Amino acid sequence: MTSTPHGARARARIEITAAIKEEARRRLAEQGAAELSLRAVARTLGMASSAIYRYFPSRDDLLTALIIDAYDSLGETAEAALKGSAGAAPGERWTAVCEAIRGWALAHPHEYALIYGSPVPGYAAPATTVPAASRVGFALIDVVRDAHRAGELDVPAVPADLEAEAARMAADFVPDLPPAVAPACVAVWAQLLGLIGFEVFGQFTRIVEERHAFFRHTVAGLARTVGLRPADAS
Amino acid sequence: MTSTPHGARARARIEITAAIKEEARRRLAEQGAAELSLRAVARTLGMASSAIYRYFPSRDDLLTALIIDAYDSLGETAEAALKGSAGAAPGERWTAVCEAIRGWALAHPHEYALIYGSPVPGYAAPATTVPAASRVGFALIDVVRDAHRAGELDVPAVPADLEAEAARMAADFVPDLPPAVAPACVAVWAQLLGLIGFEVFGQFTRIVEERHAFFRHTVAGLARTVGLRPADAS
DNA sequence: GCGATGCAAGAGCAGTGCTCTCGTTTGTGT
DNA sequence: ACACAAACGAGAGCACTGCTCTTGCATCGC
Repeated sequence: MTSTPHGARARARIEITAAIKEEARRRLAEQGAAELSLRAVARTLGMASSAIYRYFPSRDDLLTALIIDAYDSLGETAEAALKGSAGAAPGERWTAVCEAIRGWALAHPHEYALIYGSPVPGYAAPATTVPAASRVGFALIDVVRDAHRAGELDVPAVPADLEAEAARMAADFVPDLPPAVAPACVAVWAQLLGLIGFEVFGQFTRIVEERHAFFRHTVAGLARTVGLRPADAS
Repeated sequence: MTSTPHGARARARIEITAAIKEEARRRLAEQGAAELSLRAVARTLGMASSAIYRYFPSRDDLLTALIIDAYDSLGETAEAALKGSAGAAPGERWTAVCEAIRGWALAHPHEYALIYGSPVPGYAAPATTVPAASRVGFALIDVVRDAHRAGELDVPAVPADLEAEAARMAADFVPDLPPAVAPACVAVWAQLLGLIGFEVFGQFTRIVEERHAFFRHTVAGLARTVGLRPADAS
């Protein structure tokens, strides 16, 4: 019955594990994933570099842990914006959630690069990241669901060659919504994160200056794509 | 007057430079930027690792050269699709260019990651990459310009707080088009590359199956966002 | 022909991820 | 209470990296 790890040993283990992650996250935030060194983390923690491997079997495993944390942090931010805008019109909630996501990305560029940038190692993200990764998408979907319940959702059209795919998508993660909105949700999700990525990764340098206004306007267009009626008359 | 590099010396120099880039590009294509090692390139080229530094002062400089090449390769692909669809309806040209970009990205995932993924080193892309990087965007703009000349462009609306920005954008790179289309072009450009990035980087795993049909449908929606009338009745 | 320059090679530095071994500490079953 | 097993920390070491410096050689302009 060691499944319940009582004892000071186990307590120390989770404490040290947390300390390693914390220090790694600090270095990640200010240097980026490529410069994250296990030895450097061990050094500032006052332990031998080989000791780290008792807690994370490889550098990639540490990165995976940080990836999950980043997904969760972003997901929490999105969900907080969702809760904070409860009761407002769907169009306003949409921009609230989108702006929260953008704000997190701008505040945590390296974390954002870690989860939505190019996959660092030989990619193939472990399946353990899926639940944390889907929180953002579900926050966006919640706004759409809200609008649908209020009868304020203009269900988009779907071409014939996508009907089966739309049905499959809807059955997988929005069984309570019309199938036609599923592809639109996925598309808008990808476009939104791609848009934010461009801003975070500096592609807008010397191209977009009024980035906040530009983002609001673009996000209103995305809202229309999923069938929402955006708040501001853009 | 050594601006015209005559002599066998200079000829050997550009040949070796090209050989280094070629071998580096090969390794990049099959391993990714993170695994690209100067020593490995030198090894397979039969030269000492220190000799590489006569041609590229640092690893980042080699990467920058590869970045420019990737931008140019993608830009050429987009421009070829533009020329190949000359005469067709704007909506069809739009999907042709978009599909060409997507095809290139799927065929060269590591190159795509290099230019549109997270910036590898301490980012801040050198100004020398700008001309090559803008070719894709201009290919997309050309379709819009084509539609505008044919009187088939539905100029989108722009909110008041973006009017000045739209005018500045338009003056910078589309002085012959109505200012209101400039922000839409930039937004659609970012969203398109973001969408492709999600597919290339594996974010669509277990989410989108019929990726080609999904892409075509989404791209038709992007066309509408810039004021084009898409070809297929989606 | 002769200096000046460009170039290749080797050694070397500091750093990395990761493995292995060796005592030591801690927890557990008898 | 004792003994055994598991977990642990530290150190040495391997193979690798980007990059620098020095040394000798080939090439170029004059």
